[in-house]
Amino acid sequence: MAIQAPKGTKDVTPAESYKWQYIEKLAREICDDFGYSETRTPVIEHTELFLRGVGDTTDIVQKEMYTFDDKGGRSITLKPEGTAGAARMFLENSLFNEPQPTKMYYLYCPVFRYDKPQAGRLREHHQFGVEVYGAPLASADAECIQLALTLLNRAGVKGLSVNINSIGCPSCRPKYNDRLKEYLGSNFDGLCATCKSRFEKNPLRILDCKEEKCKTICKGAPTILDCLCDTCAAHFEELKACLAGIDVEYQVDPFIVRGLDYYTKTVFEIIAQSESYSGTVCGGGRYDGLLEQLGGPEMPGIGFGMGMERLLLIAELSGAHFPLPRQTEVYIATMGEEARKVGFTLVNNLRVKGVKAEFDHVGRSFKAQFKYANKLGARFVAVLGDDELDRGAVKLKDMNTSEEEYVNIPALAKTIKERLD
RNA sequence: GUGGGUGUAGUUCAGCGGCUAGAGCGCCAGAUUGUGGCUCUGGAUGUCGUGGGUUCAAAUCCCAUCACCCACCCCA
Repeated sequence: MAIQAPKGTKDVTPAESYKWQYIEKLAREICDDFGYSETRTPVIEHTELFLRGVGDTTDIVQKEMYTFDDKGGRSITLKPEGTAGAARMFLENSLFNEPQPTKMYYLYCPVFRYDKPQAGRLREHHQFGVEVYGAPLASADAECIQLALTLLNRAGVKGLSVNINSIGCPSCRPKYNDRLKEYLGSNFDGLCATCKSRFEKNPLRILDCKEEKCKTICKGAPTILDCLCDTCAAHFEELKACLAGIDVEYQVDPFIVRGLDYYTKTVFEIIAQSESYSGTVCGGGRYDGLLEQLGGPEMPGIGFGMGMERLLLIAELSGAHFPLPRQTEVYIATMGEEARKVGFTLVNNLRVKGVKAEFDHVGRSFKAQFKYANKLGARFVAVLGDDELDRGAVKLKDMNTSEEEYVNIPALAKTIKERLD
């Protein structure tokens, strides 16, 4: 093959797009029920947005962004996540002047990260996510988690678990950072190179390191939950109460820190586990300081991102069934030139009346048209030959029962609809 | 960024120094010149990933390269 799709990208073929459309329809319906409206933002943003929003100590920004200079010399980045762009959109359109909260979602949002691809991890993937601004209460956090769970459940994903944590706010995290640095400092030489560089700027991320030696050191580290200020501790308790109130089972995992620096207070991950798969499908949290950090007003935010390719993969591995697309209702099989002309007019008339009708564009033999109709799963075949032309009718064959009957051409659409019910 | 595996027909794969490179599935056609599914028969499709090397002889061995898959890291 001459040209292949770039590494880490994936085509959706016409035969499988119905699965995507099904998930997208579910997501839209659920968001509508929950009162979220769709937003669409550009695939490219100024690199500056992610440096300030996502955080320049994160792996995403340090080594995974698709960044380039455009012809005007501006540094442009393909978005590596959905929140920063949504926040920029919120500020640029002065949505903070509207009554709050602002509840929005994005769907099939392309996200780019330069990383080694493998199952469920692509360089270009698509996210479904929600963003809520102007809602300080923990019930909003619980609502987001519930929205994500509702979609995952309705998509048929099995083996879900919700893990939550709080990573504090600017008033309590510095204290925790000091305690953490005090603890880690005494083991500094044992840390990996990356963690040594994280030590000054963002020691919290060291807890997230998967290097064995760092993990061992982190085991005895003080946890942030012991250091939360009264506000953050109360928020976390409120979240737990809200989740309990809607029967959402959860686990507290004090080691979740997330890969993005903008998070404050609540962070959460939804993990899917099956025999053949185990991984995060959904991750999110609260980012009360983000808008301010981007030059906007002081206004809280919360949201999550969900990888759609992963969702689809895990749903299928869970044995989920997606409703099949509508099959061809009638195939017009013709014999001879005159019948072809009449047949093409007929197929268009049927479509106008809302019948899913199909017609031969290949020049197959009459017999082959039948075979093809069968392959399409057509419920009926309307036969049009010299006999039928003389009678002004088609011979309509029910492909399930093999029964045939003559139907006058003007009555065909109506007859097919009746038979289908 | 680190480590492992695999590249042969549309697809899943067999062949692992030696005859004209094969099979299942799929595709096309015929058996049935006005009728599908099942069956039978026939057919088409390959720069054996790419480039180089070893050899009388390479899909097969060696080197390089590219792509894909997997694990780690990270993440959705």
